[in-house]
Amino acid sequence: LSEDSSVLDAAMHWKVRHRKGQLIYDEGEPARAMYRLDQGCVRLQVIGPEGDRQIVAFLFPGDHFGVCVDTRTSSAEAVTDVELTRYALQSVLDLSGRSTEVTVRLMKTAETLYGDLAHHVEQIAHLNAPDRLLWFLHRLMQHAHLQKMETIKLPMSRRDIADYLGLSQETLSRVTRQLQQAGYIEARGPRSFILRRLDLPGRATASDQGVKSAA
Amino acid sequence: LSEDSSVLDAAMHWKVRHRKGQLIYDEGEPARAMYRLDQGCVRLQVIGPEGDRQIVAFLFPGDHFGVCVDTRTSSAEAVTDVELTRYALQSVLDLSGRSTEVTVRLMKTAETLYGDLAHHVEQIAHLNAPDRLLWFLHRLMQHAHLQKMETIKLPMSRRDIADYLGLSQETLSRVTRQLQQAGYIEARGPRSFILRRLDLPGRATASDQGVKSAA
DNA sequence: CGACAACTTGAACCTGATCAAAACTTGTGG
DNA sequence: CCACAAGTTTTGATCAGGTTCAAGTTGTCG
Repeated sequence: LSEDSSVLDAAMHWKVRHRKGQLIYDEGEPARAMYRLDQGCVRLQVIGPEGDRQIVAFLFPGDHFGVCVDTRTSSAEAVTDVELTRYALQSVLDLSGRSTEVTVRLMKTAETLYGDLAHHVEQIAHLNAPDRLLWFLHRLMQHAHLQKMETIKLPMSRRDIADYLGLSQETLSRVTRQLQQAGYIEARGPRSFILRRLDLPGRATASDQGVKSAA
Repeated sequence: LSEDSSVLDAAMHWKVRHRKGQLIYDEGEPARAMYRLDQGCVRLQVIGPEGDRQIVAFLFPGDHFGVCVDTRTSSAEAVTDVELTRYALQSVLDLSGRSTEVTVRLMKTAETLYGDLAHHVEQIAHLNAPDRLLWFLHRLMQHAHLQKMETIKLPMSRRDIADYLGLSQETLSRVTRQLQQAGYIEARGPRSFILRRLDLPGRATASDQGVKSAA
């Protein structure tokens, strides 16, 4: 599955691996390469002045990341053991000088990431805890690599999910239980879930009541 | 000041104007152009499923925006009357095929926007209301076009600021008063402020206490 | 000056954070 | 295979910060 034909493959590239938890690049570093994730899961994150971590994206096989010509604005870490294709930045730039297709591709990657983050902010700012978790699980489901199976295997820790959703670990834990009791999700082992009800609740719909009545 | 020489000026471009409050482009539209802001202030925003607005960026003269080759992932609206330079997308793409410099420039624009938003999420998720407002004012100060004057003239409404910081209007109003009483800011008319103390408080520093003691 | 929008203030409520402790995993070496 | 230690997740009780709703005030523009 990792052998997608990418327009970037004309650029200089090679495979690299990282262990679970390892830093791929750090915020503030000069960018020398960009990547495609072939296997595993990667998180993009920033660390606030007080040491608070905010995860801004989870990436899955097929996703490109680290598209950057200057200084890294976020750091990337391996959530699981990962396998990536690393493209030399200069080589990619040269290539984009010859083919508009490459330029377009790079920009689309950046756009997608930006659009996702924009909506991510919106969700964090306006959704309550249970809705955030549901929204997160639904987004995971939409990812191509998961569509076939109805059971979601989460590669990331609870801590990671909490830092992604802007919740404390404790609240995330409680909310998970509430959603189970309300029949939204069903546990299948410690990091696997089945989504039972696929309706994303509006702020004050029947579903909202369902969660509350379970509390 | 609006006549910066931009590498993009080799592309087809012309001036356009928009009235205060007008939509420049909407989320979901196909992108046909990108822009440089010459005069005024623009906001980028998304609207959530329940109608909640989240402002993801404020833009000022000299900033480029709308760099997009596909579908708009956020909408852009004029905060004040604005004057912009509109660049035809196709023309910019052609240009980037000839000069890597243009490509690099476009990517840098996108990167900056992404980095800002990443930190924006972090602030919203981890800072309390007074600190968010201070952070916002400090960021405004850093903007080149304001550096000379010590009085900050805010072009946007309270509502806009609240929607940017993920606060309710009411909380923003209260917090503004508290910061004034604590000597952080001083009002100079309804939309103008002077920043008195330039120390950005860590989560639990003296400054934090200062705010609290005023409450 | 009047009407409408923007902004402020007040009081009650409620969600999610915090701190502390218990339960559960995971990995390691005997 | 079990025991132990380190890490992760859960649970409980308490509390504070921010939202909400409603009414007041100020500002702006005809």
